[in-house]
Amino acid sequence: MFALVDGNNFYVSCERVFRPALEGVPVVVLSNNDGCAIARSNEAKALGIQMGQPWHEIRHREASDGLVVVSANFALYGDMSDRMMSLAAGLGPSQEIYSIDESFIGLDGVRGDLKARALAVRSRILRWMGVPCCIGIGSTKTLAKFANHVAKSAERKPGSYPLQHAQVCDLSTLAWHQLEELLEATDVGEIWGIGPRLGKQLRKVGVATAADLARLDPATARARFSVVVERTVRELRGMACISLDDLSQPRQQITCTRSFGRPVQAYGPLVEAISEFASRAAEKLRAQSSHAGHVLVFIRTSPFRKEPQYSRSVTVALPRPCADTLAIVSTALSGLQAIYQPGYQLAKAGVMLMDLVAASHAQLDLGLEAPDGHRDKARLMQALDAVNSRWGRDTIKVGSAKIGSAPRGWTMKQQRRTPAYTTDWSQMPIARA
DNA sequence: TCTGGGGTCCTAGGACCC
DNA sequence: TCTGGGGTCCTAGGACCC
Repeated sequence: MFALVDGNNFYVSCERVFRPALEGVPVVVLSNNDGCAIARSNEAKALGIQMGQPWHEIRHREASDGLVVVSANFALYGDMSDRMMSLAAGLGPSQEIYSIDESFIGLDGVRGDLKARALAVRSRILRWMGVPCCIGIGSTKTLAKFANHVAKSAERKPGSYPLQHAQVCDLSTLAWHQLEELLEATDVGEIWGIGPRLGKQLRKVGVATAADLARLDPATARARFSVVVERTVRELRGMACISLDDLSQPRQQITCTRSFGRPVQAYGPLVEAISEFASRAAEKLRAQSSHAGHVLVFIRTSPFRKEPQYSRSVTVALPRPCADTLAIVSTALSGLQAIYQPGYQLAKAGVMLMDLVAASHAQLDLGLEAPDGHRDKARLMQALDAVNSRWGRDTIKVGSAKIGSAPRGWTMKQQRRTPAYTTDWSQMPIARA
């Protein structure tokens, strides 16, 4: 048995904890560069504002509908997330943190009334943090996700599902025909794993609702679609195919990418951007004690603009697996040199670290003690991380001799509200309710 | 004028081997 | 004149997730 605990409109809810005046008001949180909406309050959803909708399309709503817009503050959301996860963990013996605002809880061995227990955890998260959440319970992860969808929809859109399922929905106590009614009322595209493409293909062959999908023959699902769809069908029928990932495994790939506030053509600013992305990625790499084998660099124009398009990527092997910022930056820059073509309005670039292995493992691969030079580098990187963590990002960063006085053309455009955030829990209204 | 930043897994097809 | 079949590994690209 699984539960899924999911913060409602998480980023907006985090903002509201510190700015109670945003309560009851349509609010959206904007991405980096204030490019598009990445979180919406219920009031903003009611205005018809879509996830990912560009800011320029909705800005007139500030005047016409009292829409309030805030720039994203990911440091804040990360801290709030840690706190929510530790409270959610009280629901059962195991936990998989699935995203910044969601975690699956394994409920095996938990006795008593699951729904009552979930309601208690929900109200604790609300009282101790001020963040509302919904909890779905089901015999598989896909059903727990579905239950969560029902819990959220029943609360936000009266009439979509029976009101008794609002906030906490426990499917484990329902008879099959009751579950089937809920699936019947659900578009196939709402099911976890069925995105826009698959949804379209499924509807084309008459699979329109989640109930239709559950009734599909698994072998047919595999033959006509894929093993992913087959697994989803089985999960909807209550056969668990996806297990809880509770040993938070290190990432297999680390990415740092950003859209530019303004298009970039010149090489210099790209060198500066790629150096920064590579440094940031190397930092994340060391934080999880891994070494990388390959570095991928990409640059691209904006697919939204009617201009000559250019999109290239290249993967370059590091001389040997490492977590050394200097080696990773210079490898990334050699990749950039290989793919750069002048004359394009580049909108986005990024660096990915691939072929990650545990740092200890990487040393074993050498078959000998790391030479002194490598140990010195490791100590240098440790010092770099320590200083930057103590005094703030970019206190020490890698310079590139090639840049000189590069124009700062790629700099992000000024955000509406520069988040000035420190982790000060004493400011949290802890016992609000 | 203005369209995020991360991740995962699966599949198809080519290269290569015997 | 006739030109196999099966396995593995790798990579690129697609689809999905939040």
